[in-house]
Amino acid sequence: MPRLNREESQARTKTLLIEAAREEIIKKGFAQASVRDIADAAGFSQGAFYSNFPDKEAILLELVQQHQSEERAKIESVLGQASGEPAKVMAGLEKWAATANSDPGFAVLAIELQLQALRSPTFAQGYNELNRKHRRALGVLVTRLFEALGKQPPADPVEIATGFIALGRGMALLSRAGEVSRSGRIVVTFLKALIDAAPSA
Amino acid sequence: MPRLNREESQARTKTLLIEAAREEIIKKGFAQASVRDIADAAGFSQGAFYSNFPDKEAILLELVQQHQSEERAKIESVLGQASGEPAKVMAGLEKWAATANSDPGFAVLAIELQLQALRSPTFAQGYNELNRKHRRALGVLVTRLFEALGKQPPADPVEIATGFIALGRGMALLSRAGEVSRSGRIVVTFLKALIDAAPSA
Amino acid sequence: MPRLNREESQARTKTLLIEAAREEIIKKGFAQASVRDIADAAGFSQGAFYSNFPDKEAILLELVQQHQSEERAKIESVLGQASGEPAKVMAGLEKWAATANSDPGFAVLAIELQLQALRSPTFAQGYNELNRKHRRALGVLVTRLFEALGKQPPADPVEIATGFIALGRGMALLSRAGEVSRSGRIVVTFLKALIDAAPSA
Amino acid sequence: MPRLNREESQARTKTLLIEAAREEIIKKGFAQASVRDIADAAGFSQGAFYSNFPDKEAILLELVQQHQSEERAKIESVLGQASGEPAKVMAGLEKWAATANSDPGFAVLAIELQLQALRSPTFAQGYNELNRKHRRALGVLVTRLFEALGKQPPADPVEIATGFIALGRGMALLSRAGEVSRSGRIVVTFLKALIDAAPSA
DNA sequence: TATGAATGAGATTTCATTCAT
DNA sequence: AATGAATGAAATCTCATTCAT
Repeated sequence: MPRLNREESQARTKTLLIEAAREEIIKKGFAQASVRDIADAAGFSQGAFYSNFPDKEAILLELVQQHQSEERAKIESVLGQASGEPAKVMAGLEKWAATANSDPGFAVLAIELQLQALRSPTFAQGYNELNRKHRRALGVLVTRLFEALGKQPPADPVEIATGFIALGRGMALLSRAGEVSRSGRIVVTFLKALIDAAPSA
Repeated sequence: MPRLNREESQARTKTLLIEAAREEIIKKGFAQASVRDIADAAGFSQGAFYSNFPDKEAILLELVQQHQSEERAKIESVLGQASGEPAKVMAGLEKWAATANSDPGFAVLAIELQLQALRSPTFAQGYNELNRKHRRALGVLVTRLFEALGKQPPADPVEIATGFIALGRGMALLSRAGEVSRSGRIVVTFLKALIDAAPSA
Repeated sequence: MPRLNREESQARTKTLLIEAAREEIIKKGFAQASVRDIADAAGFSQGAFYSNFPDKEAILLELVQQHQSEERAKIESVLGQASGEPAKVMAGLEKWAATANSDPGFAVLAIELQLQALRSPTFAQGYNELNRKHRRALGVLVTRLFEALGKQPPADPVEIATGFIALGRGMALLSRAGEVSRSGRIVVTFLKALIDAAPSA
Repeated sequence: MPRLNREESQARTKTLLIEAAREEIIKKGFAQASVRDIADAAGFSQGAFYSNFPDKEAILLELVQQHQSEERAKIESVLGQASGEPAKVMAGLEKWAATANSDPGFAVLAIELQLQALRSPTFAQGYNELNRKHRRALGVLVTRLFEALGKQPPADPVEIATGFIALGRGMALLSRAGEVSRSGRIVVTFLKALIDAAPSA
C-alpha cells in the first residue's frame, strides 16, 4: 500500500468504518450492531469511530449517501438504454430486474434505514429527502419506458415506481439465500402485466 | 370488571402482555422494545413476563400465531366472496386491497418478524412454517380469483401471491401516516394489470 | 403405595423436599440451589416448600439434624467395637476410615453447612451446637481408643478428633470421583503414626 | 499518590479489583460476592470490571494465580531452612505450621476455589494444574524434611503433603476467629507423630 | 487522529418470597 | 397443605459515549 498523507489516511479510516458498518448492520440489524462490533470489524478502536462520527446514528446517514449514489447509478444506467427501441428497452428492464435485487443485503439495508426513519425523527429528516428523489427518478424512468413502448402509464408514474421499490424490498425480506431469482421473476411478471394492460398512447 | 377465576386471570395476563408487546414492538422494533417496556405497558412486573414466556423471543412466536390467525381470517373472508360473479369478486378485492394494509403497524410487525427470522435460526424455524401456509392460502385465492374471472394466471399463483405480500409489506415501510391509501391504490393498479393482461382461460 | 393419612402425607412431602435439597445443595452449592430447583426435584411446587419451611435457610437446619444423626450413628458403631482388644479396635478403625468419607457428597454438604455457619449468624447459632457435640463424641472415641491400646493420647483428645474431622473434610474437597480411597489411606497413615508415637500409659 | 501513566493506571485498577474480589469472596463466598460488590469495594464501576475480566469467573483464576504464588513463596522459604540441622528444621516447621494458616481467609478462599472447581468444568481445568504443582512442591518439602531428620517417610510424600493441605483447609473451616492457634497446634501434633513414628533411614 | 479504560444506564434473566385460590 | 402466578429486588453482562493520553 502506498504511503497515505494525513488526509488520505483519515478518509481511509472513515471508508473502512462505513463498509464495516454496512456489513454489521445487514448482518445484525442497526440496534444489534454495536459500535464495538463495527470498529473491531474495521480494525479500529471504538474511539476511532467517535473521531469520525458524532454518534452511532450518524453512520447510518453516511450509508444512506452511499445507498443513494449506488441506486441512482443503477437507474441512470437503465435510463440510458431506455431511450432506444422497444425490444432493447424490455431487454434492459429484464436485466435490471434480475440484478436490482441480486444483493439481498442491499435491500435489507434499505429496510433497516426505513425502519430507522420510521422511528427516529432526526434521522427521518435526512432520510426522506433521499426517497423523494429516488422515487422521482424512478418515476421518470417509468414515464420514458411507457413512452418508448407507445403506451400510457395506467397510474401516476411515481406511484408505479414506488410500487416497484416496495415490491423489491418486500421480496428481499421474503427471500432467503438461493431464492433471489424468484424476486426478479416476480418483478418481471408484474412489469409485463402493467405494460400489456396499458392502453396505447 | 367481573371476577375472574385463576385460569381466566392467567389467560388475561398473557393476552395483555401479548397486546402490549405488539404495540411496543411496532413502535420501537423488537430489539428496542425491552421486556420492562412491555411489562410496564401491560401493567405487570417483568417477572410476570417470565412467568408467561420462557424468554423474550418467545412472545414473538405468540405474535406470529395471532398474525397468522388474523391474516388467514381476512383471506378467508375474501375467499368466500370470490366464488360469486366477476363484478362482485372485483369489488371484494378492491375492498380487501384498501383494508388489507390499512393498519401499517400490522405490516411493520410482519417486517419485524421477518427480520428476526432472517437473523435468529431458532425463531426462523417456527416462523417459516407460517409463511409457507400463508403463501399457499393466498395462492389458492389467486387461483380462484382468476377462475372466477375466466382468466389464466400469468405465473405460478403462489408466486403472484408472494409478490402481493411483498408489495404490501414494502408499501407499509414506505408509507407514513396519512399515506396509507396510496398503498391500496398501488395494489389495485398492479392487480388489475395482471388480470387485464392475463389470457382467457 | 399405601394410602397415607394427612399427617403421613405431610411428613412425606417434607422428607422428599429435604432429600431433594440435600442433593441439589451438594450438586450446586447452597446459593445456587434455588427453591424452584429443590421443589421441582422433589416433585412439588415452590409453594409446597414454603408450606413446610419458613424460608430457604430453614431447610439447611433440617439437613444439619440429619447429618448429625448419621454421623453420630457411625461413631457409635465404632465406639461399640472400640471396647474390645487392640487388634479388633484397629481393624474397626481402618474400616471406619475407609467408609467415613466414602460418600464425598456427605463431606461436601458438611462444608456447605460450615461455610453457611461462617457467614450467617442466625444459622451459626443452631449449627455450632452440632459441632461441639460431635467433637466431644469423637473425643471420647479417641480417649477410649488410646485406652484400649494402652497408650496416652499425645494431645487433647478433642483436638485430635477435631483434626480428623478437618482432615476428612479437607480430603473430600481435594478428592475427585475415583480418588476416594486415597482419603481413607491418608487418614489411616496419620492415625497409625499418632498411635505409634504415643507414649505407653 | 504519584501520577501514573496509562499502563500503570490500568494495572492498578486490575490489582484493586483483584484485591477487592478476594475480600468479598472470602467474606460472602463466590456466588454471593456480586460483581457490583467487588467493583464498589474497589471504587470502580461494574463496567470497569468487565473491561478487565471477560466474566465473573475469570477473576477467580487471577486469584488462583496469586494464591499459587503466595503459597509457593511460603513453602520455598521453609524449604531453604529445611536443609540445615534437625533442630533448626523442626523450629522452622513449627513456625511454618503456626503461620501457614494464620490467615483464615486464605484457606477459606482456597475452599471457595475448590468448590468452584468441583462444579465448574471450565474453571476446574485451570485450577487443577495449580493443585498438582502445589502438592508436588509440598511433597518435595516432606521428602527433604524426613531426609534432614534421618527418617523414612511412612507413605508417599505427595500423599502426606496432600494430607496436610487437607488438614489445613479443614481446620480453616472449623475455626472461628480467635481459634486460629489451635489449627497450628494440631498440625504440629500430627507432624511430630508422623516423624516420631517413622523408621530410621 | 486514534486509543481503550472507564462510566452509567439499561438489557435480559433469576430468584426468594407472597398470596389468592 | 399445596398450587403457581406474580412480585420486586438483584444478578450478570452489554453498550453508547467520554476522556486522558
